[in-house]
Amino acid sequence: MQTVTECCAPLLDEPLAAEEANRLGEWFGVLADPTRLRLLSLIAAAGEACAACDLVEPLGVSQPTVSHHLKVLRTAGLVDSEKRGRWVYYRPVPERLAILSRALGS
Amino acid sequence: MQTVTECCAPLLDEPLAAEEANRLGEWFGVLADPTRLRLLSLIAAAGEACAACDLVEPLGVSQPTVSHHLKVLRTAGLVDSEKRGRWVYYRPVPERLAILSRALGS
DNA sequence: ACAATATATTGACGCTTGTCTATATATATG
DNA sequence: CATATATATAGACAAGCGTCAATATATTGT
Repeated sequence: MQTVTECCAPLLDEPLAAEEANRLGEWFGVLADPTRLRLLSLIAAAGEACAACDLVEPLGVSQPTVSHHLKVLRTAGLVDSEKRGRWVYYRPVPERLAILSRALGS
Repeated sequence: MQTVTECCAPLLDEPLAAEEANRLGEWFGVLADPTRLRLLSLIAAAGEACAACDLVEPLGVSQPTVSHHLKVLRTAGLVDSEKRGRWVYYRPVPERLAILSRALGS
């Protein structure tokens, strides 16, 4: 999972090189889990969200599971986090999703 | 994996319902494998491709593996297939990718 | 009918992943 | 300082997935 801002010509235009396919596959893998999609969606809709306060209860999974998924999202660069006191606040990084959106063609 | 043409308001606009998240997650799961991405990309770039003729050799995986992935792509509605004689030809269904692209926001 | 070829299916194997409980770490408050 | 609370980590477990070799099915050509 690298830190790049651009990746991969649109899927449908030209054959993906093996390495690009690996990178894209990793990113889509991050989006391939319903719990992670709901986390990302909750964070984005709220603009900013605190892990325990806002995210554990509505998802119906345990706190460590939420923590795990937030780490995956953060590592993928899809969310940003900032610690304020006892809490960690998460914010979306929509540019990252835009890269994937573009790779899908439109 | 249902046959719908529309799905899911943009991820970032409002919290995803559990069921929508499941559906989106399945779709992104189909795109989460490098071999599948390359298959889709090869098919789309060529406009049409025959499984053994065009797809087995450039990917460097076995014929059953290609067959398996093509089935996954077809079940997801991302490619169409047509049997002509001994061969099966595959074509992209870009509208499906467009749905996912829109779900990612842009 | 037979041989050759394209594709699909089966069953097995190892690896990854999502989840949990238990525990550790950090920060605020009494 | 002690307690409560927010978050992260470790370890375990089951389920799913990608791959392959072997085999089955289908279609063409001789």
